[in-house]
Amino acid sequence: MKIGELAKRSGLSAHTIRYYERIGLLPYARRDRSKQRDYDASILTWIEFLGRMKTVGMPIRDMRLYARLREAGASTQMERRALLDRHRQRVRAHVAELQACLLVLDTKIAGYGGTEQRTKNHGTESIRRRKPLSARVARSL
Amino acid sequence: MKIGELAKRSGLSAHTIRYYERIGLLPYARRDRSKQRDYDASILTWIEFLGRMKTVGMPIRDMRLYARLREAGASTQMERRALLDRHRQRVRAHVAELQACLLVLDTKIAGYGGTEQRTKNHGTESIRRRKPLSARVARSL
DNA sequence: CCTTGACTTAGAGCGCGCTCTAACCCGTAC
DNA sequence: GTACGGGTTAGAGCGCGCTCTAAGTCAAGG
Repeated sequence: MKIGELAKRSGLSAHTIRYYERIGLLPYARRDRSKQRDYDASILTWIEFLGRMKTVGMPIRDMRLYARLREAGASTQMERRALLDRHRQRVRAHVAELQACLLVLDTKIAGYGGTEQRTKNHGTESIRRRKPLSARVARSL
Repeated sequence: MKIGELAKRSGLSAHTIRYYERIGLLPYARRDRSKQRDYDASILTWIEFLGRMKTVGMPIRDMRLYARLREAGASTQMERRALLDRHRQRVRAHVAELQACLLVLDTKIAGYGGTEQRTKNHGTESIRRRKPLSARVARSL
């Protein structure tokens, strides 16, 4: 698979794929006779993993570290685990923070009253109907 | 209150406070006889709000819009509400995404097995103990 | 009077994560 | 053979959100 094909399949741009290789997020790909990168489908799994780590806000430098450890072999398993574990803690904390802010936001929005376009309570919400309160709450911004 | 004092109380640096004023996140503060900014304690409420919006990932340009609407008066209430509401949807979606990734991450970490430093399951977790699986899972990264 | 320290401004610089440009090289189809 | 649609490289540029620098003003304390 050449870079264009991989770009299509992975959702990354060819530019980004080359960039990731340069900075060590993707392994150096073998080149064909005309120096073009030739990828194995297995790279997609790795890119998917990178995408997830990106979603959860892991900085590139940590992903690079993980990638290096991975290439260093099985002896680095515990270190890799620890790396993921630390990040997991950060993400959990972040989610908790977001949820706390959402509660405040819900209250504030409720304070604006009116325009009751019922947004269905999907997920983590704890908004219970209340009187508009527009004078008091909306005024306190 | 002068800028240094506000910096201490708000947690922002004086640099950042001036920057926020420049870009329109904070209202233009009145200056005393020697041109120094003099703040009213009420600004802290607004800074707190900005901080929460920042936490939930609202881009500065949206906060600026909100600030402008706010200064434009009560006639913009519905628009402000809508702005917050739209952002709330985005945050909810983001939280859901994070939680989905956390599940995968939990599985992956469990796959590494060993080093059972019991991280207490606070919150959104669904990790149940399992056999190491190190050969299969750890190999699949 | 002079130092100290907090303030003022305009504007440069930074870290992150891409994103794009320029100039070039290949292989295939017509 | 030549046009085309890929690919290659090194490196510049960008949007975000600060963060800091330089050079200067001011007011209070010793």
